[in-house]
Amino acid sequence: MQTQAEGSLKRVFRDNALKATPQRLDVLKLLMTSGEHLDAEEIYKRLLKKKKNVSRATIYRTLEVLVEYDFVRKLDFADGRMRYEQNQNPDEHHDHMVCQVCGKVFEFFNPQIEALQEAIAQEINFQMLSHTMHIYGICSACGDSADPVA
Amino acid sequence: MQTQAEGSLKRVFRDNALKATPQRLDVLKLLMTSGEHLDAEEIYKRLLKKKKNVSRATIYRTLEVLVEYDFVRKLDFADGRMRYEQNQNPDEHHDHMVCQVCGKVFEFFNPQIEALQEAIAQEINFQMLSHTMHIYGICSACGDSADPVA
DNA sequence: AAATTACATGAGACTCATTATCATTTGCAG
DNA sequence: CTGCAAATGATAATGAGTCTCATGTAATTT
Ligand SMILES: [Mn+2]
Ligand SMILES: [Mn+2]
Ligand SMILES: [Zn+2]
Ligand SMILES: [Zn+2]
Repeated sequence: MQTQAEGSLKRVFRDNALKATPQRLDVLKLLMTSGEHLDAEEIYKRLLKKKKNVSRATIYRTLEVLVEYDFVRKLDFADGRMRYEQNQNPDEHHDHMVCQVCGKVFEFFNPQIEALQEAIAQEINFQMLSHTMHIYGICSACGDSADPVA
Repeated sequence: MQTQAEGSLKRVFRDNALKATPQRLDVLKLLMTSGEHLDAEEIYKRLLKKKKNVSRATIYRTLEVLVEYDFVRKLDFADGRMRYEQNQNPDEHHDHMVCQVCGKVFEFFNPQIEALQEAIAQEINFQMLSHTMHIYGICSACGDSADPVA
């Protein structure tokens, strides 16, 4: 059985003289099924645990092409390493809240904010290509309990 | 002549058993007068050019304490190094648009967006401590001309 | 004004995420 | 099947930022 994304990857790659290697499929499948916001090292470790044959260098190179072809989004939560998440629907996007206690990531999308961003850019004739919005703080679980994350 | 910020720094530092060294004053003054969003290396090079006596390690350590005491804000434009800007008024803040062609940074503040962010966090009982919002794209100067930045 | 001392600095070693190099392997078109 | 461009793996290199430690100095105390 082959997932939708895998088929899409093979097609897109073939059309661009790129190879659909097992490593690329493995990385993509991991991000698709986990649904998490993972860093390169975590992806590497999880694939090793699954007895997948892959190197760190390939992880980085693979993530680069997956981002380039819009299969994956690269996120910067300002803690020294990049995170990656699946990008099922490149037309949509969402922003993130990050709990600084437990590290949990919450996603949100607010059309009003999106519209305001567009308007602000317009005002100075700035052509917006992308934007990031990260809210940092303490999630409800960590805020409620004196013993967070437990 | 001594600037407002320098006096404030001396006072705050004295109250916290920290020393108002020439290096700290130099870094702060540079950020205050330039008004730019500079990375550590750029600050280092500019101070060297001014014949100021300072090391890279001290630049990093100094920026750390200046951020800690709210004299400076640390920014992450997701290009591999942190930027620093003066933080004259810690009560206010602003967000940034970054031109991916010329690197120029534009500042903005939108109270509606701020309010919406608060509301979104509230919805899931997330205690917002800080947030970043960066708009990336092409500035009017770079967009208009075929020969940008020129 | 000199002594004291805790904090700060400078030089350079070190860490760690990410990138580059290059010999070897492999996907896949023909 | 074969040929070969593209991809991988091992590992060296890079670069931002941090750490160590001997030395220096701001600020306080005599
Ligand atoms: Mn997400
Ligand atoms: Mn700014
Ligand atoms: Zn939490
Ligand atoms: Zn520009």
